[in-house]
Amino acid sequence: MSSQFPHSPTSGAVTSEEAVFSADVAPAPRDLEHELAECVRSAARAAYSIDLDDALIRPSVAGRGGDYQCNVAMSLAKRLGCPPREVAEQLCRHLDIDHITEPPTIGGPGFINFTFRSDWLSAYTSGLAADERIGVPLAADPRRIVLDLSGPNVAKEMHVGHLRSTIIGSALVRVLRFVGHEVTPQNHLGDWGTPFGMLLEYTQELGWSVDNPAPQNHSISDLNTFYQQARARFDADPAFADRARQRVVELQGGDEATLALWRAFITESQRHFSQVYELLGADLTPADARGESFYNPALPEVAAELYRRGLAVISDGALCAFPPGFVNPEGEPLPLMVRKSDGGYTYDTTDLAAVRYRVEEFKANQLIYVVGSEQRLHFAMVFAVAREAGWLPEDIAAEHVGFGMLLGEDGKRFRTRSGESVKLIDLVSEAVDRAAEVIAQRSDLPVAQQAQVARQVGAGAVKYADLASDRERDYVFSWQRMLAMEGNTSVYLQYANARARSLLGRAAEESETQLRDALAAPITISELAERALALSVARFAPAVSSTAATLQPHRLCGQLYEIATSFSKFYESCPIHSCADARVRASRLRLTELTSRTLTQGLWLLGIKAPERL
RNA sequence: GCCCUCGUAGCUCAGUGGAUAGAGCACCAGACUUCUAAUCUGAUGGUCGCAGGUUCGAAUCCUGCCGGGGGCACCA
Repeated sequence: MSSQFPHSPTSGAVTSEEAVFSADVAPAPRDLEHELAECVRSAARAAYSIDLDDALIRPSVAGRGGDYQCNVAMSLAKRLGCPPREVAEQLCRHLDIDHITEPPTIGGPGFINFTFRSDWLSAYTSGLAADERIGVPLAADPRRIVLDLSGPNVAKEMHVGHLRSTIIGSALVRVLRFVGHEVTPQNHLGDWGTPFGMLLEYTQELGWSVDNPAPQNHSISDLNTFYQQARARFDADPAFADRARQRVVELQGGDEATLALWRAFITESQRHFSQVYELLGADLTPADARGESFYNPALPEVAAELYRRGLAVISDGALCAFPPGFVNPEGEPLPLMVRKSDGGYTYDTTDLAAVRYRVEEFKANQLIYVVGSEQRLHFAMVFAVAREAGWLPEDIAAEHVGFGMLLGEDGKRFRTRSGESVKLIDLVSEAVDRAAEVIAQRSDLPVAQQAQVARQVGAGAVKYADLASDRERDYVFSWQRMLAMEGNTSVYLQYANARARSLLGRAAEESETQLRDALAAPITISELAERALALSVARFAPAVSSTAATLQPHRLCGQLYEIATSFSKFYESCPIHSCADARVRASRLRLTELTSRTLTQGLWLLGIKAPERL
């Protein structure tokens, strides 16, 4: 895992993880809402002897004037039995806030409007600029989290169906680590189930064997084709289907001939996964992979224990747990199938074993599963049974972080079984190619560097498109949208950052010394565009905290986009190099450096590179 | 049938019980001899699926309905 800080500030401060956790670092600036909320709480205590649990501080509605508003007067009015405007006035009289804001104003039925004093906001922004974490606090309750993500199937090429879990999961790993949690990613490879039986049976029919392990002469895309053919046989030929199921039993029973072939598939597949992760910029390595096979030895034990304790019973020949509250279409209890009637195990059992392992071996106190929303019922049942069994104690959180399905542009489900899916490697390659075209047209970078930037822009576009909207929603797969190079896209953020770096680079060319002095100078906010930019950057920290708390990366995307738009406006209206006033120039340079650092850090948290130049 | 989820501008999407619901794309009109125009400025564009309810206040919470998607016993 690389450092949590992608980019050393030009100020010369050395970024390192140790620095973050050492005690002699100045405390990070508290976030703006907390500052205001604290004042309002004090006022409520002084005026009414009331302890507010929420001071209802919100960013102001645009055009209403003010930076933040307090909505608490209306809710207090009823409790106190007097008009909300009077409550607002009373609160204002007791507000000790003059050092932070201009005198608050009261609007509408009792909104209290706050506008930060320029000198205070200037000092606050300077504080952010001096803070390596840009104000992002460390979690008060650092947890040990095991996060399940990606989960591709061995012997199949990764396709768009693996995209979301990989991208969302990787981003969450980074965000959670950044706020101070200990996160263990787990790539739960599909290396053990019925599809595998199909493939083993089929390739054996083709003459592959232990002595002639053909996979050495085949690439992953051959395996993919074989898998599709095997699937067709499986669906069409019941006898083949039975033999394939039997293969799974042999595999799970440890049959050496079957295992040998299986291992060859794994090796080939790992190579392919690493290639895709590299291209995508996901930090997953083979060390993070524990496939379904890993849990195989534990499966009989899991089944036996559930049976012994009466938590699972034989039903239609299969061993099933029936957690309360789950019913099938007939209204009968719905089983979690612990062992099939043919003796094989399904992912129900594997996931139970994984829960147990993650709690016992990793000592996790939170489990996160970044898996498609269609698995909601499955995880609800797994968690329910694991709780019953005591493998998942009440004080350990387990959360299924679901995400919407992939839809085709016709709005229909993106089918993968028939083999019509887009390969992930092709997807990213095309994104990179398209980025390269634009770069070739616009960039004056040397050709060698263009290729690298194209990879960063192309992969970023694919990832950002996925991360920028609420993961719960279905996701329409669209080349055009994924690869759009304008609007709310990663390249817009990268472009804004490159412009910022360009300003700093130019300043450095003129005088390294002056730049260094500028980056230590106080930030002074006077122009509207400076003010808007400072506020945007100040809201980076709450956006990160909120993303970590809700596991919704689109919140961070939204804030980064706001920062980038604020910066673009600032860039247009606040010239730096033609600015005669040296102090203003220094302030703007430092604000630019802070912005760039924030964008770079934010993109890094999303797993997206921020090139110096485009 | 039951459960989950979504429904906001032509399209793609934000929106933490709070004021006149916001962006991007597309379309239209402007701004490059000027720090990277992959940019910026402006205009157009809304029965927040429908109907009730709770509330001083609802896109947001509750109920019902309509519509889309998903899930519901030996695939994962």
